Amino acid sequence: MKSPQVSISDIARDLGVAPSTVSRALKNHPEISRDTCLRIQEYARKVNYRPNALALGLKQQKSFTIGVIIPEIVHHFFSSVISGIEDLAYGKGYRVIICQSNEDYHREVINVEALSDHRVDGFLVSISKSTRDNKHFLNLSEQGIPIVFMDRATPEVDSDRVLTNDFEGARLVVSHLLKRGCRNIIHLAGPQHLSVGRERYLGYAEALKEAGVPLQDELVLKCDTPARVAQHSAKLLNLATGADAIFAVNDFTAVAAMRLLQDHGYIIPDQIAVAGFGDDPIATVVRPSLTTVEQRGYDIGKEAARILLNRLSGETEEDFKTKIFPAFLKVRDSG
Amino acid sequence: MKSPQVSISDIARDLGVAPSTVSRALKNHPEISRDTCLRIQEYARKVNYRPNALALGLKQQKSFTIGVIIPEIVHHFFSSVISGIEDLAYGKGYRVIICQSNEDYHREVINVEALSDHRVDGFLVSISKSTRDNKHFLNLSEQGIPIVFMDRATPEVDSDRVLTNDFEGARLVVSHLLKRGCRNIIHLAGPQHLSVGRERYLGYAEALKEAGVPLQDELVLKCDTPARVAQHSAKLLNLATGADAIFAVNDFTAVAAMRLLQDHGYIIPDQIAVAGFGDDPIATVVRPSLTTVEQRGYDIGKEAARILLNRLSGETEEDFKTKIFPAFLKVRDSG
DNA sequence: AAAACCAACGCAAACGTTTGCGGATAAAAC
DNA sequence: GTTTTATCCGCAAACGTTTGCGTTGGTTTT
Repeated sequence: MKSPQVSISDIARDLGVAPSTVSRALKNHPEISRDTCLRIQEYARKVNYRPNALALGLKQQKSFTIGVIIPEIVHHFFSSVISGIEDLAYGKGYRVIICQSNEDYHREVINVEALSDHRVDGFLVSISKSTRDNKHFLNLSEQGIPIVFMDRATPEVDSDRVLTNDFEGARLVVSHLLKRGCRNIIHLAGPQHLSVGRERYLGYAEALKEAGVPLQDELVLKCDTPARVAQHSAKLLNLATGADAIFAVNDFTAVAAMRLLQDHGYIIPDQIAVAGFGDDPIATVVRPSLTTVEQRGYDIGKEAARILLNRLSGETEEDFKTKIFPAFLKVRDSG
Repeated sequence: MKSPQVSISDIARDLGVAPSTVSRALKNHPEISRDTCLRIQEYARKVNYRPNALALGLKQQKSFTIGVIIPEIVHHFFSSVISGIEDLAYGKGYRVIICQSNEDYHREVINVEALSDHRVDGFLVSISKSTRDNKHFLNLSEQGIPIVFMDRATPEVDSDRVLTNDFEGARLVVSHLLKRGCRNIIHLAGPQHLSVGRERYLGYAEALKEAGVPLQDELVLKCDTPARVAQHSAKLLNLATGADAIFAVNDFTAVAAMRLLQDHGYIIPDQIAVAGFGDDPIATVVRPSLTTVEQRGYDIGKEAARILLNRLSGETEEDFKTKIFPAFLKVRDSG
């Protein structure tokens, strides 16, 4: 029953040639005769020879593997990102190792080390919320291992980035709410040390400014998960009495807020409008359906992988670039 | 800027000892003196030595990596499974390489080969819907590489399995619908060559039998995605006129059906009840909230990884086992 | 017929580890 | 003062590849 993997040496022994000949024959090296090539290739197929990627990686100092670190795979946005990465990478002969940080800094560091141990050729990273120190990423840069940040980036590390136009997306959706007549718009904000949270807040502020509506600091609440909505429910309900709209930094927080308000008798969007960010599938399924901003995870992943692979193949030698995907407003029933 | 990874030989050279001494010192081998051990370990830490997992894997014929093949990562169930796998595997020093088959047989085969090339120590698999031929899995078995199937299994391959009690779950939810007074229950069924689809259908049939309600073949529709719901919308709407409930093989299909009916004026659950399977987050967010069956992806993933790692460590030598997680009915507002 | 050449293949080192075995030094036993 | 024993360490092979260079034969030049 056990038939272990066959190696090049096995083939060489069976066919009475040298391992080097087998190696060359398998890649149609011109210095091997047509006959020998065919004979070896046929035999290799027969015994189902498969090259050992570990040995190959060791020899060539290149593992043809890229490491991905994301906060949480269960979020639709991130799983879309992964799909994009995989579709591109696998097409070019690269494998992908995925790690989750679970929004935990320490785990993120562990992940970097583990992937580094496996000699991944490059990194695709979405930084965890709790990460304040970026030394682990700087280390990689020093070693010449390329990183491309996706969606969540830090200015501390000089590298490529692929982002959504968070600022513009937030500005668009808040402008929309203002045009609808809303004047007291609550913002459920994300962490301000990450570009995502910061830019969306700034877009919110810009929209208000453009409309000549003063920014009220007390309407900005640091609250970016359903859990935090539950935690701050009293405060949020209190705020809501004087508000006519909510703009949340992501869709699940928006939906959680919507639920909370509905449970307390609010009619949405008549009494209070709600908007999110990301266009999660949840947005179309919730009632009323959620107004939000489209954020194309699949495309972001694919583009990030493309940039990384270009660097790895040495085609890109220029300075680091930041690719920003446009944000599109998705007006639905909630606001 | 470029400071390449340091190897054991580098340390040996710098410290004037042999590589073997360094190797042993790093793992506190008793034959190395306390002094040398400390000196080497300190230096290793200083230069940030990290073992090369490729070399290690090559030498020990063990990569400490497990391969995961799932249909689509964007489904909450599967991403939960992955989280469970990772949490267990990383804790025991194993890495995880994830591949998506996208429900495509050919891609599944490619994935098996790719992971096999990387000499993963074992496989965790949820079979793609379009897979009819299981030769690629049988090959692995022949080579003595352990597989644990999760959720979707095939009887053709002798291996460990971790499943939900699909039969019982379906029986429970259909019984519930019957108790509610429904008599003409449509079943949106999954593919019958996979245990999941088959068992859920059988549970549906069993519940009807127990209640003395005859099974009407024309009420069973092969339809297990929102896309298929859209595709079969006319037929479904036609069926619905004479039905009082729908039991769908999964939650997104249930929700899609619910939407379709609602768009055509149906009041749910008054005119027609709807139930799904899986307890996707979508179930709690949709209105009316969806009655469904809980299916613990995280636990399934964790258990599957546990079983696989036990086999890898040689602790398990017995026959293959099938672990079946109980199914719990989640009664909500839709039926 | 010696020199030069070419086609086809083998040798051996290298990638970074681990590990069995043997060797050196020094202390302990006789 | 020789032998034993223990302690500490180095040599070299091996894992599966790739690749520069060397080695065969045999064919073509002059």
